[in-house]
Amino acid sequence: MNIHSLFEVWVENRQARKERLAAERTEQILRAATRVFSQKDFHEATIHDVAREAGLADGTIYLYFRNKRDLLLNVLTRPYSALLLAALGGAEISGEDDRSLLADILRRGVTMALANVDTIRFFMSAMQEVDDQVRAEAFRNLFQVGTIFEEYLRERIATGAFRPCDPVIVSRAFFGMFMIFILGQEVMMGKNVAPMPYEKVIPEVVELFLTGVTSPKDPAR
Amino acid sequence: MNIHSLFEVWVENRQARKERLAAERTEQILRAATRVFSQKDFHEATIHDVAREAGLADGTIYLYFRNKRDLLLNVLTRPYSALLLAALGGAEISGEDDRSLLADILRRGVTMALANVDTIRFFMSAMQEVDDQVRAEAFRNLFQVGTIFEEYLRERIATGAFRPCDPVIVSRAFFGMFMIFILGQEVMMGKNVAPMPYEKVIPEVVELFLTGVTSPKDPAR
Amino acid sequence: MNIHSLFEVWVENRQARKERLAAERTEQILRAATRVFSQKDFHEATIHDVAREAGLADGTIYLYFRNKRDLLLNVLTRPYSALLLAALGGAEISGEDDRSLLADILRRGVTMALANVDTIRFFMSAMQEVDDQVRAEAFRNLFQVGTIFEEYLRERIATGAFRPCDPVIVSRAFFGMFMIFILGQEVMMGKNVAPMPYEKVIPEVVELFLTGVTSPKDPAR
Amino acid sequence: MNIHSLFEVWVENRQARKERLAAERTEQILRAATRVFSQKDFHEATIHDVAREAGLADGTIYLYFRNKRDLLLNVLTRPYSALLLAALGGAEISGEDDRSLLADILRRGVTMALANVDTIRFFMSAMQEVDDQVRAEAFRNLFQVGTIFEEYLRERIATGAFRPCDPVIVSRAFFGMFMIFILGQEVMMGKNVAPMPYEKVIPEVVELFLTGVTSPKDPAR
DNA sequence: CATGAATGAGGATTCATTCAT
DNA sequence: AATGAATGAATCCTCATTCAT
Repeated sequence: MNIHSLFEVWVENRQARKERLAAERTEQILRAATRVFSQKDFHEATIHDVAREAGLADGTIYLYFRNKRDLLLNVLTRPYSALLLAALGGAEISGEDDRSLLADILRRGVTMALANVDTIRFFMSAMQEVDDQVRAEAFRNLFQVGTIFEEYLRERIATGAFRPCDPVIVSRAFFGMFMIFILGQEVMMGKNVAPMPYEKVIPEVVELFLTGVTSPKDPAR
Repeated sequence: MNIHSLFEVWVENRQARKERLAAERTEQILRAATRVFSQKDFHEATIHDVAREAGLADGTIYLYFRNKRDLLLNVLTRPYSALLLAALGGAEISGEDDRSLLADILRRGVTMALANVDTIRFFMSAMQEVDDQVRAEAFRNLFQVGTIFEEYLRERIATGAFRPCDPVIVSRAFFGMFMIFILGQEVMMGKNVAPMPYEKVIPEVVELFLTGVTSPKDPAR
Repeated sequence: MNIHSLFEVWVENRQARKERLAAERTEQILRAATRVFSQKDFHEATIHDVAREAGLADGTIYLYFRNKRDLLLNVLTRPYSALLLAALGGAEISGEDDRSLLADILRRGVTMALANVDTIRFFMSAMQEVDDQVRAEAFRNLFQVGTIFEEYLRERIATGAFRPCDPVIVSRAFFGMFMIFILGQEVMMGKNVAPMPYEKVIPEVVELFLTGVTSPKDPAR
Repeated sequence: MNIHSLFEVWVENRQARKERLAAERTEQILRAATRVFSQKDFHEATIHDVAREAGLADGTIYLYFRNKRDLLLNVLTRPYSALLLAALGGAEISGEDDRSLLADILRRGVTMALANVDTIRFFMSAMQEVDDQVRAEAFRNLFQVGTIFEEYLRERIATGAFRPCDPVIVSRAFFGMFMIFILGQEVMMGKNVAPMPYEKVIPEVVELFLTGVTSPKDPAR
């Protein structure tokens, strides 16, 4: 290795180091912004709030984001699905019988949702601020999580355990059955309302999902 | 009837008339505010916008609402359920077999939702702005609509057509199965994404609700 | 005069009064802005400065002008020629012999210029800020003053006292001969330089204008 | 020559080299600043603009100039007269008859002015920014050019071709006669106004300068 | 010497709210 | 009761300047 290639390595390192630092700052700001935006509405949160939360000066934000809106867009289109999956605890779907499995998934979902009510609220309110494209991008990220469940459905249908149905629709419907309680009880009503306890909700939802409402004895079946 | 009581009647009329006019003005402003807030975000909509939409001067708004936030609160806690029910076209639940009936309800729901995407978005984003109490009040208004469906469930369970289950939970779950598509496809993603067509979604959801996913041949059943 | 026409008069008065008040405010702000812009550079003068000078709140400025630049444009395109003419003391051009008359005009011009050095500086520096159109408009206002002098030239040419020449060009050239001293000595150099005294400059300029530099004895004449 | 003196020479060279490099950097920055300031107004031009134009980093500017204002001062007090003279093409004043000579000077002046409208505008607007002293210094540099013309006047007066007059005043007046058209038509009005064509202006100005406006037949002469 | 990331003071502008008419 | 002109607090963003590398 001669002096020239050493120099090149050094240049590369400098360059790489710079990029790494910039990426870290960006990440640092995004984390702070997510925290701030989760607590105050976008319009009520000030750049100063974000800067303070990030431990930076106001002006520094603008070295990494064109403006406040741009910052919001970047917060919204971060790969949340990864975070969600992580939060869902790997969410490996396997093993147990369907009833336990589905209940397990829902229980993890509830836990995660409860821990992130602020963020969910932020997402919902921020949607208003941005254009269709960003909204779609953000939402696609979220729906990503659903694909794992679709896979599970496909397998169960293939083995004949589940009847033929559209896995995408059914997967989302399952998600909806559960999400309505999160939205209604946690995101919307807060602590002011006696909610349905999840120990009751989860079995009902699982049963509904597996067997529907129709009575087994129903001749129309 | 002497002159005194005539005077009293007149006073009463004056009083009543005054109150009626005030109520009308209040209603006029609330309607305007709802329209404006549905199109712009709360923070982007100005009092001036609302006043213009209502055909009044800026200052007049403050004769009927303490401040901008108070106006929002009143918009949010208007009896929306009445409007929803009206929009659902009476939503008398009766007659047909369950499959057609449920599909019919969903179809009406889709129609109404599509016609009010702006308002739904407004509701979602406004939730962030207000405190738990107002949020709860607003949401209770919405859930009100659900009671009709709960009633229907109770009847079907009583007749033995549906298996025993918690009507409140199941009612909401049904609502959620459907609402997730409205939220995902209309409110969030806008026109940027090829959505699941509702002609496909509705039968799947109805079937899921009635019979679940489990294969009829499944021995575990 | 019946009650209806009385009402109409009243409405007109209200309307007219409002417009008069608005015009007065506009004028008040323009005066303040002219003063402020004459002392600080456009970019150094703040809206707050202008508002304070006008005895108004910052926000009030924006009720009458779209933004700071718009304020500048309006200051620049005010009918300055009227002010100039007034300042030139009517500038009726008549009576005396040409030498005295021209000297008189120049003397008045010097007086006015000395009293308005700040404004002249402001004009020169502001020109940079605005687009061609506004600049042209502003300058046309100034050149307006020149037309009176052009008229005088035409008359003198007609009587044969002056030789045939283009009155517009010669008028401007005369203005330039004098203005260069104002610009150089007052606007640019300020009090740091021993200037040519105007008692010497004026006769020289008048003589140059009337007879040129060529020696009367020059045979080439 | 021993090793010590060799070292001293080397040190001197180092020193000299350093100074030369510093002077070059200074010059490089001044050139860049002149270009930038000619296109944007002083307040609209940023240090970053200048640095980019000079191919340097922002911070580097501050190694050679105390601050932005200091940079402006140095731009303004560069020896522009040298540049102007160069641009005037040597401007050797000789040979031809007076009419052709003066017309020639004016034609060169027009050409130069047209090529430097941006710079002239910059000068005019920058004058507002700086104190009397700098302004005087800058203007003295410009008037420097006039001395050549004064010399020419003195010679012609001495030969009796021109009548006795103050060469400084007359020189400046001549400059003013011409400059007013440059200022009015190029610097101020831009392309929005039908200007006096210079082919007409120049002969008129020359004639005015040489013979004045008075009719040769005027008995009052 | 040179760099350019970080700083934070400063200013244009908006808009909820008040109050004299 | 209704008006809308006036207010001024609040906030986004720019950019001259500094300083660690």
